[in-house]
Amino acid sequence: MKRKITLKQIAKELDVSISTVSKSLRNSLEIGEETRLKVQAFAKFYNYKPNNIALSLKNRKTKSIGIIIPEIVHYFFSTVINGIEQVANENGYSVVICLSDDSFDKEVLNMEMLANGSIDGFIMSLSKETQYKGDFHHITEVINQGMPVVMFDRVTNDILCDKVIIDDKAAAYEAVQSLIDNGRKKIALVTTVDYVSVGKLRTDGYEKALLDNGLPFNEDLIIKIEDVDTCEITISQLLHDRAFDAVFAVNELFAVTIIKTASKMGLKVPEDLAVIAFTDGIISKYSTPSITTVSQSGEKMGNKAAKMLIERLEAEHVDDDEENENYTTEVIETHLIQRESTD
Amino acid sequence: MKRKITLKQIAKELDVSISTVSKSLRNSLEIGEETRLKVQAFAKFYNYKPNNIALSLKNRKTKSIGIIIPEIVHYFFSTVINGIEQVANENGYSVVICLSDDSFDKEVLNMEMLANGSIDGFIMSLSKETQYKGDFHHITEVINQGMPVVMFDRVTNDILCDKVIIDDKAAAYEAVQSLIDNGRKKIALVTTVDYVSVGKLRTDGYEKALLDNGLPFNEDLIIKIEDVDTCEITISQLLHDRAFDAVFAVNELFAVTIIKTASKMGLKVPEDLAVIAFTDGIISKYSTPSITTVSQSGEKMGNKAAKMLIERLEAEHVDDDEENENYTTEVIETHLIQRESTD
DNA sequence: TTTCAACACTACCACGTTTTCGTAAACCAA
DNA sequence: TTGGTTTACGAAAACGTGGTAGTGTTGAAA
Repeated sequence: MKRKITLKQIAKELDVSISTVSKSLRNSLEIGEETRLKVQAFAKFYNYKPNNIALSLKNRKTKSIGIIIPEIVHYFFSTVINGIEQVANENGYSVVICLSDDSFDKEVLNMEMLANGSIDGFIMSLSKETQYKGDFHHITEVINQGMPVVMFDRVTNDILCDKVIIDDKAAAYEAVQSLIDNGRKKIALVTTVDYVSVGKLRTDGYEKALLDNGLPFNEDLIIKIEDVDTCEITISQLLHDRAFDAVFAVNELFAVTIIKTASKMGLKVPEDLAVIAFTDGIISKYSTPSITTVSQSGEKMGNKAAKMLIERLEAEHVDDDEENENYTTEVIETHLIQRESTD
Repeated sequence: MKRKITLKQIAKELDVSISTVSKSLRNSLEIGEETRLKVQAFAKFYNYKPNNIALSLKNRKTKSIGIIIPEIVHYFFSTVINGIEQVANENGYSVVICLSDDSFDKEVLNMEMLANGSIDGFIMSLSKETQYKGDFHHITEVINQGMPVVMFDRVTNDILCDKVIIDDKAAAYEAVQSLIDNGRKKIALVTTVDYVSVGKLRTDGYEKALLDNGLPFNEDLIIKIEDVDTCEITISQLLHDRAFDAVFAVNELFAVTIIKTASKMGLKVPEDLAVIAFTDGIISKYSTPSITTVSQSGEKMGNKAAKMLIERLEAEHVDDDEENENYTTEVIETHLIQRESTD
């Protein structure tokens, strides 16, 4: 078990100074060829690699970016990570991931932990609790310290920073419109509780689509679900009354539960009940029937978010004083993926 | 935009030495109460937090662990990460994630990148390509440098280190046995190509269960699939011939594809065809019919792996010279989750 | 012989922290 | 006053790196 070799050890071994070694390895012309080659050979033999920590300390750059997301066991979020990681890796960055578990405290803790030098910038999606509380001091603080933050998907207007989102409202509108186009009249919306920003926006799109088509906007058809487990009961009741002939669910878990419930009750999808879900994921694809979804390319979001962050990081390098904080909000386009749950 | 404050700045501001500040903040009795409180108040006001990078350099500990997995958009792996993250966080560690994309080169690159001081230890699952090549020099190298490695799920006997696995053979045996118990005679095995270690083991368990029950082991019933896309064609052909009445699939993607194919052909699951899948995931749960699976608790694996790594990290602290490398291999228990795809 | 440039390398500083050692001042006992 | 102890703090090294500035030697031109 040999510890990693350092410049100092090489220097000692070859009886030259540390700086000579350093310069030799960087091929500086200051160093004579003989010495240079000797050092390089030695370094290669002992597999010298500069210590990242020391470099980070010196350069005040860690070349790693922090990701904070509510949970990782979630198709959408893992695709986003995938997207971030791709771009990060291409640019020589590593990725540090922390999970907030949808808890405000954990989000704050994780941010503080990473903000103390561990990373160069953040990419994050807000936890439910944070959105509920509306307390973003931990984020502003980080930003004030000059650490760039890019938010995605679950964002807030209360924070000025780069953002990557999809046009939730427009996408919801499109989905509901397609249901209407297929002759559906009573379209239910199955959504989460309001404080999750995206839930609100999708509801808005749903409402607008109905009104634009002269259909009544009926509060009773908006089913707010906090917990997936309660979904089945609520749904079966409404299905029993045949209260609707189509469902727009804000996520695929709701959608698949609805389909399963409907099937149990002898209803046919899509004949008796058409279903569209937000967030294209693995469940929709493999459900029976497979579910028509609004694609929400997590990978693209991740790509974009990483690009924005890295651009800002490298730009900062150049002009440090000039505070040109022209934050942008990037909108990733969505489209409907037609599958078996709609006709 | 104020940069984070440092000890030096505090020292300068209060006109004391850096050491005085450091000691005051650590509540050293060496420092007089007046000075101590003054420093503490000042530090609190400016929200001083020690710089992690500097601490890492000093302590030769980064308090972060590196995870290298083939892909993240994969239910099993994300549950493992979840498990790792839980334990890591509890013990004050962060988690750095790199994806090998099932590529040998990326795996090597990522390891080298992280090994240069960025992390204290690795938790990893081998990429397919690495298993195929059988080249593990990058891992031995890291281990030789004194950096602990814990492997999980896709492991190799060629490396001496701590491991967390499930008893793939026994689990496969149990699954196949349960099919036999239900009166199935012609049980097909749908598996991946051999070089993925777990695929081999599961095949062994399958074979043993058949032989132990006096059933013929028929090579024709072992269907090796490299790509999910080709799965459907292969399967439909065999289903057409009614070559088997039960399927044991080594992952849930295969299983759900088989079920879908069978349904299309008018076969009923489980009446005409019973299906069991390895790797309990989200698809199995929400498939129609839902799929009986061998649970493979990724979370538990992650927990265990993290525990083992951290234990070793903290232990190393104590006895540095004494090389007590009593590596252990932890076996996580599995059990069958009965669902609708079997009777 | 002096001067000056080129060469080959070394010294030193900074990054932020902790820790060991040192020491000045104050106090006390003899 | 002397010697010794305590109190309260400071200086400096160390972790590993990289850049700037500096130093000493050599050889050649003036």
